[in-house]
This record gives sequence, structure tokens and C-alpha cells, in this order.
Amino acid sequence: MIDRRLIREQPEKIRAALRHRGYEFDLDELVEVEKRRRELLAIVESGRAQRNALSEQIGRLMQEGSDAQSLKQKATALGEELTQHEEELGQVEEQFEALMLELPNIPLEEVPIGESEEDNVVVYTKGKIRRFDFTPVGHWELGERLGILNFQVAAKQAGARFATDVGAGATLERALINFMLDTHTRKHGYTEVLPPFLANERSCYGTANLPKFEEDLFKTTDGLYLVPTAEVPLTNMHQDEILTADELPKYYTAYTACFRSEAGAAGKETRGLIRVHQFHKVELMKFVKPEESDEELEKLVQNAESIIQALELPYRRMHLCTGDMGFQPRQTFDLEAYFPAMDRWLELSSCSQYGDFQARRCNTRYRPHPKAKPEFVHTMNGSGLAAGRTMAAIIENYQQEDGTVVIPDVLRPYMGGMAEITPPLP
RNA sequence: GGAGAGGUGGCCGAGCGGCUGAAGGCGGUCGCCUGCUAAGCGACUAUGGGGGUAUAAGCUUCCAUCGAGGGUUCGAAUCCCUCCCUCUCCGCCA
Repeated sequence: MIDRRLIREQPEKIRAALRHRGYEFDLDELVEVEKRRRELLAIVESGRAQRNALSEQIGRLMQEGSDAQSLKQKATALGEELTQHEEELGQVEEQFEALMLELPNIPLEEVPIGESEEDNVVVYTKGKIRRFDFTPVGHWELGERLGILNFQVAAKQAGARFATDVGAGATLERALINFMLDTHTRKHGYTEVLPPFLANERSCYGTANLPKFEEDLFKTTDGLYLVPTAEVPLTNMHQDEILTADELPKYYTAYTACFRSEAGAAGKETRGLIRVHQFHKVELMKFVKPEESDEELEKLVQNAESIIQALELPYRRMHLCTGDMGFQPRQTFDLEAYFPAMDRWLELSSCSQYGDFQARRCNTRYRPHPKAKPEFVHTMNGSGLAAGRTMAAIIENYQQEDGTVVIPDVLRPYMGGMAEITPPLP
């Protein structure tokens, strides 16, 4: 949610943002509703002021023991008229809120303007792309051959677009999660959180997964949602709270399973572990002062990158353009690893800053000084990293001609010293 | 799941139909006092929204908010209903 004052003070700024995003939205309607809301509010408030004054008078008269009957009648009549206006205001307010919730964030000026994925900008590429003297095999195929990934079993257990890790595969993914959490807590100063994997409606509104993206979420029969990312519980850690300045910045990291219904998605990218209904991720999340926002985002991106670097995977950093960016962020950087079998770069991490967009929805504020008025904090988050995709990247990049997958050095202590995953004997 | 108790400002806590946006305390800010420290004294100290004025802040006025939503009433923190949450006890369970 953006500052409502922008609606009447800088509608052109919003209009430009919508255009750059290629986002359909009836801004004129919102401007109109906002105006109507203020008009009605003035009427209702003066009506209330009159009623309050009358009531006070009645109270005084009755205490004196005087007759207040005629004033009461007057108040009743006033009340009836007021109720009508209040109802109208209620409707307009509802309309206004609904529209505000559907309005996306305003991209920062430095975000490249573009229409699609094609217009994203490569900030830099790091690591060496390995040259294979054999044809690399896709992680889904190699994983099945090694007996560490089983999509048939997953289909029986749950359905299409699920994955079951078995044996060394399960150990590898767990090793990745542990390595990531240890790195972020011990080296980067994040506080580890293990939150509920279900979130209520309010929390999903807080991160703006609701109301616009309900079709992406799994909903339980009692109205809770399976978390699509740890961003949801983490961003709501301080819902309705006023933090003190010296508490900021706050760094949180959490492992959660992530559930996405992705109803519409289909195609090439759905192979193997790339796009599944449940995956595993370690998330990084920060609450910061507005003036520290950019600097903190940069550190967060580097924290995520450090994992890819430690795993020695080739990757690149992308600056997402206005057209490819999500609804909520002001700015997003993606970290994409190279997948040799697919000959594609795929996102392992997406790091976004939101400004006060989510903080407004979560009502998370802080006092810049002990006596100062509360202001909204800034939030940001990024994957640090998506474990399933990272495992897929390892399988593809570390495969040998004989079908063996070498375990990256940093993970070996997490796997009881295992150095490679070898195919079962025929 | 059952039974009981409760949800009030940054925190604790009083109030149980009108003069209560809310006593008192803690915390905080500013000032005074004290040759360090501690203590003491005084003032100020909720949030959001609309309007006026000034636009760097500010000042002023009105409205709303005592878990959320509805109801009764001229008037609700206070009475009634529904829901949510917390605590205690019982049951069930990894």
C-alpha cells in the first residue's frame, strides 16, 4: 500500500509507474473515490460534532433535573440523517480501501524501464561456466538415475509437480538448508526463526499476497493459507508494533517449506525441481530505517550471493525491469545460476526492497527519536537461497561423465564427509 | 474439544452509561537542583484521519479509536450479541 496522500498530490507519478509496469488500473476512479471520500467525511464529521454537542447539553440538563425531551427529539432526527451519510461513507471507504490494495508499489527511479524478462539488465556475471566434454544430463534425469529424486513416488504421494528427495538427495537438500542457515546466522548476523508454515489472512494481506494473488496460494478448509514463502511470517513478525530506533536494523532468516499453487504456469521450466508446488527455501528478511534501505539491500544481496559463491556455481545478477518486477517491490535483483543441461540461467534468489509498502499493510513502525512520531519502517527480503533449485544447480554443474555427482566442499561436513553421490550398481 | 478468567496508551494498571482520550505508576523528553554517581523537584509525553493556517518543521480545530465487528441509547471503554486472541484447569495428541 502506498501513501494515500500521493493519490491527490502526485497522481502523475503513480500514472507513470503504472505505465512502466504495464499494469492495468483505473487510476481516475481511485482519484475520484478519494475525493468523494473526503467530501463525505467532512459532512459526516460535522454531523457528529453537532450530535456530540447536543448529547453533552442533554447530559447537563438531565443532571440539573431539567426536561431534555425536545433536545432528545432533535438529536434523534439528527442521528437519522447522520446514519444515512455514514452508510454512504462506509461504502465509499470500502471501495477506496479495495482499490488501494490493488495498487502496486512505485518503482525506484534507478529501476530499468522495460516490458518483460527480455529487458532485465545483467549487472554482472561471476564464476566459471564449466566446459563439458560430454553432454550434461538434466538434473531431473540424473537425479532419478542416482535414486535421489523421485517424481513418480511424489506423484503417488501427492500429485503432479511435486518432488520427493530420497537418500543422499534428502541429505543434500538438508545439508544445503543447514549450511545456509549457519552462514546467515553466524557470519551475517541474522536471527534464526522457525515460523508456522500456515499464515492467516491478515498476514497475507500484509505482504500483499492477498487480495490480488489468492489463486497462487493453497488455502486450508479453516481459512488459513500455506505460506508461499517465509517472507509472509517474517514480514509479520512486528505487525502492529512500534519499534525503537536502536532496535533497527533487524535481520531475520528462516527456513520454511514454500507452497505455491501456480495454477496457470506450465511449459519447459516446469521440469524437475524448477517449478513445483512445494519447495524449500531459506529466506533473508530485514526491517530497516528508510535512510538505510539501499545500503541494507545491497548487503542482503551479497549475503545471498555468498552462498552461491561458496558452492562455486556460475551465476549472474539481474536488475529486474519495471515490467518484470512483482506487484510489491520498489526494486528487485535476481541471482540466477547457470544450468548447463538446460543451457539456461534460472533464479536461485530474488531480493526485493519494498520501501514502506508492506510496513503500511502490516502496520510496523518505529520512532526515529524517543519523542518523535512513529514512521513506517522499510522492509526487504531475499531468498538465501531456494534449496531445491540450488540442489538442481549442483546436480547439473557437478556431474561427471559416469553419472556421479561431486559434493561441493562446503557441504561435505554437513553430509558426514560424503564427497560424491554415485549411481547404484547395475 | 470442554470449563472458567481476561484483552484499556511505549509498558503496567484503574475505570463498568454523560464532566474519561481515559486516574495512578513505570518508561521517555526537556528544564531546575545537586562540585562525580545516585536521589529529588517541575513541565511535557497515544495513534490515525479531515479542515484551517503556515509549508522546513509548526500551530489550531473537528472526527474516530479502550481486541474486531454488530446492536441498545440523545450519549458506550462501561450494557447486549457474534467472532478473534491470551491465561488457568480438564480431555486428546507428536
